[in-house]
This record gives sequence, C-alpha cells and structure tokens, in this order.
Amino acid sequence: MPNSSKVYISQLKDSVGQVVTLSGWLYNSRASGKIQFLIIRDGTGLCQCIVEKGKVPDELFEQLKHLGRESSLTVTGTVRQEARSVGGFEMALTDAKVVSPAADYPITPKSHGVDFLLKNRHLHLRSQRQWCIGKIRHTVIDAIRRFFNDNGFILIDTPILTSMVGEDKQTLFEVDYFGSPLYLTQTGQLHVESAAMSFGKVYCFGPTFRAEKSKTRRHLTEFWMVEPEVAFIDLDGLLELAENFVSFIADQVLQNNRGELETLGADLEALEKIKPPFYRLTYADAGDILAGEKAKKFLADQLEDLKKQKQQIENRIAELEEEQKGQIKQWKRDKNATELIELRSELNEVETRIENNPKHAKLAAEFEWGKDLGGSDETIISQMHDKPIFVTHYPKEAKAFYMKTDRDNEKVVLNFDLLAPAGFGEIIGGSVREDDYDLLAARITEFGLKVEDYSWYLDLRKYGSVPHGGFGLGVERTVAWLTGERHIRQCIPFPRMMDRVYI
RNA sequence: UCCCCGAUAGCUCAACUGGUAGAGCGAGCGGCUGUUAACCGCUAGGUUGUAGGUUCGAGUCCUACUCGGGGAGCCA
Repeated sequence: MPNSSKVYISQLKDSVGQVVTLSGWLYNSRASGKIQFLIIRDGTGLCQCIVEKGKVPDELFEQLKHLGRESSLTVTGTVRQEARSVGGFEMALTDAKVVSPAADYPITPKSHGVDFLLKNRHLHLRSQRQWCIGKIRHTVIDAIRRFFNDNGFILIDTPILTSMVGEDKQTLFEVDYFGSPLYLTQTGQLHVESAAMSFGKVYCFGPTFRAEKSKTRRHLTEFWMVEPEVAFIDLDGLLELAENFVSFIADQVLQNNRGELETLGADLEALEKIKPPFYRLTYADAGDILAGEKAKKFLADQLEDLKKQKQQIENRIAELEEEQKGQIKQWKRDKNATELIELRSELNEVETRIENNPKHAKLAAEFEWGKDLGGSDETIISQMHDKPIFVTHYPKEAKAFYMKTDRDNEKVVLNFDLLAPAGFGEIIGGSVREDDYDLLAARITEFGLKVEDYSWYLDLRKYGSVPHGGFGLGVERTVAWLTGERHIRQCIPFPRMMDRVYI
C-alpha cells in the first residue's frame, strides 16, 4: 500500500478528500457489471467502497467480485461525502488486499430463526443488530458505573461463591466446594449491606445466577445486576435514587447511541420521556387497577385491537394467495411470496397474544390481596403507562425476609419494583432492609431459616444499626427495554438459558 | 412442574379437505457503470426430526419419543 494513513470508519468525516486505508470485513457486496459496491465493516461502523473497472487492476476487480461475505481485507481509496451511502461517506478504491478470503458464510442478510442464530452466536455478534445492541449495552454499563462513581458510591466486589441463601435455595446453583456445598450468588445484597455500614453508599456490579426454571423472553440463568446499597435512607429516598439513576442511563444512551437506536427501530420519543418523576403506585393501588374495570376495559380493548389486526392480516394473506393462483409476472410472484412469509409470522404472533389476553385478564381479575404480582400483572400495569412505574408496599408474606416491615402498616413491607413501560415489566426490585435485630431474627425463623446461619448479617443490626436499603437493576432487561429488543437473550453476548447453553 | 404451538433444501417458509415436494434468500456461472436485504437469466441442492401404526397411497391422520419456541409459577 502507498503511504496512505490508516483510519477507522468512525473517523471518515475527518478524511474527506484524502487517500486512506481501512481494515475490516466484507459485510455485503453488490456487483453491477463494471462497478462494484463493497460494504465493509471495521468494528466502528459500515462504509461503502466503490470499485470501478479500470481504476483498479483487472485481476483485483475479478477477485473482489467473487469475494465471500466476511472475508477480511484491507482497502485503500479516496474518501468522499455521499448521501446515498451508509454512514454518509464512501471510498473510491484504488487498491485492496484480501487478508483472508471467506466462503459460504452461514448468516445471510435475510431473516433467520432464533435457534439458528444462537447456534451461530460467535458469528451473529458481527451482524448489525447485535453490534448496535452491544454498543448500547456498553453505554448502559458505563452509565451505571459513572452514575454511582460520580455520586459518592464506593464499588464493593461481592463474592460469586457464597454460602448465604438470599431468597430461595431452590433457585440456586450448587457447587461442590472441596466436598461441601456452596452456591453461585443470586444477589450481592447481604454482603453489600455490611459494606454500606463502612462506606455509607456502596454498590456491587457483577454476574448473578438463578436456577429458575423459567423459559420466557425475560429470563436468563446468568445475568448482570448492579446493586446499590445506602445507609440512612428511607423508601422515598430509594425511589428518588432509582428514578434519577434510570433516567441517567436512558439519557446517556440517547446521547451516545442515537444512530444505533435508530437502526434498531427503538422508540426514541418514549426514551425522551424517561425523566423523573416516575409514576408511583402502591401494591394496593395496583391490585385495584388489575381487579377493577379499568384493566378489564384496557384488556378488552386490546383484544379487540388484536382481533382487528388479525382480520387485516388474514385479509391481506387471502388477497395475496388469490393473486398467486392467477397469471402474474414472476417478480411479482416472488415479491408476494416474501410478503406472505412476513405476514404469516406476524399472524402467528398476533394469535399468540390473542390467546394469552384472556388468560392474563383472568389472572388480573382474580387478584387477591397477599399474593405477589404475577409477570402478566406487571405486564398489564406496564402496558397501561408511558413512563416507568414504581409499585411499592407489597404484602409481607409475598416478599423476602430481609425487607423492613412498614411500621404504619404491619401487613406490608417497604419495598418497590420498578416496571418499565409499554409491556417490558420489571427491571428493578428493591427495599428498605429490616434494621431491628429482634424483628429480623423473628423473620428469619418464620422463613424456616436458621438464625445461626445469619449471625454476621444480624451483627449489622447489633452494632450501630441504621435505616438502610437498596435495589438491584438487571442489565439485560434494561438494555432490552431501551433498545426495543423483545428478548433479553439478545442483550448479553453469550446468553445462558434454562437447559440451553450454546457456546 | 403445568399449559399452548412448532419441526419440510444451508437459511426463512409454501404444499386446499391424504394423491407422490415448491418459492425466495444463500452457493456456483453469466449479464448489467450508482447499487441500498439491488436486479435479470441459468445450474446444483430433499429418506419431509426419530420410531411405530392406519391406508391402495402419508409432509398431511393416529401413538410414543427427541429437539425447539411461547406462556404460567418464580424472578432482575
């Protein structure tokens, strides 16, 4: 290569008019006789490269014409502004060197099923959608650390191997630790509480493990969670912290990843709305909504809507199928076939929702004070709002032993869940912790746990106990919500699901 | 643990009430000087998840199993 400077695609705007060199992979290519369009990705973005016959050696022209997707290569050319090109810039090639040719790359620019993509996860990470999500996940994690670091919180690394049972032993992964059982942590909370008594404001951030047998789009067995814990704070203080925190994350993503959000088709307008204050409901309020006319009407309207949608899709399918039977041009026939495939998959989804709607309505109508809110209940509440919703003061019996009883109403605890709007559901769970030694010891016993096993945890209530609390935010759920990705398994590079680990 | 749905070409999907498997994409070859998941022509590509059953005949019906998807419970 001649003396051209090496640049990244993200910096092309500073190189207009100059001859530069890019290194990357062939994302896609189109040939049109004497001109070729190569889309190259280098990790920072996409760039269209123009290869004109006569401007490069004939041999190279032919080589590039037959180069497979995801071949690695280095290209040199002149950068120019070009509105028609992805990213707004393109490169007129004068030279290129294939580093390593690739053939038969399994992932094509057309649609693929989830199973296929997960089996090819190591390659799928290269595709646009995963790349955008990965960049946003990076911003989310960076925002999480920055928010706490800039607000006087100290990072505490809690153990991954633990003997403590935070919530329920059945949902823990057991590990053989030199002959005796130990568990993969499902929360750093208990440990982080002790650190809060030293530093005041702390947080832990790491992977967490749940052996829940949940096969849904919002579950992973291994996921990342950040858990702040603050001494001398009450429920209102926690809610305020949580809404500022979540708003900051959303704002950072909007500032740094607008392009990625657009590529993903995220709802930017909805994201702009994520600003304090969030909605505040008590568990009792939520119950009234669920069991009342409002939710009933909401779900009935939704069902009507879905049925209308279904009818429309079916009509269109019938129309197209009729057309396919007649005498039509081949290209029209192919186009219809593509549309039919899309419509059928849409229809499938709408039908599932129609099927689930009455079930969810029934569960909501059967709301009974004392039970925890179900996943579908949270979805309904979430769908009824356009901003995140706090649900507070759950019944004591539905929640963990460490949550502080409301001194004004002994039946409920000072806890909260934060539900993301538009049907995404829970992204945060948190509470004020029981800080009274005797009450906590009694709760431990009530839960069938041994007080001896929690002696160090109880010590925190023995030596200078203070009101304190915290919460846990799920990174993947947050990323899924912000990006509009329907399944959280797309929001972690290498997802672990129940009975299912690919690479 | 329970409920619903599915498995057909490398991928995404068709095949009306049982009649002998077809598109698009991808791959290969050719055409086209501005393409945007380009387009056009040709070629190759299948023991219809496995095992059994009903039938003159099974991708289609029945049974069991395997694998996958969605949801409930539980949760971030």
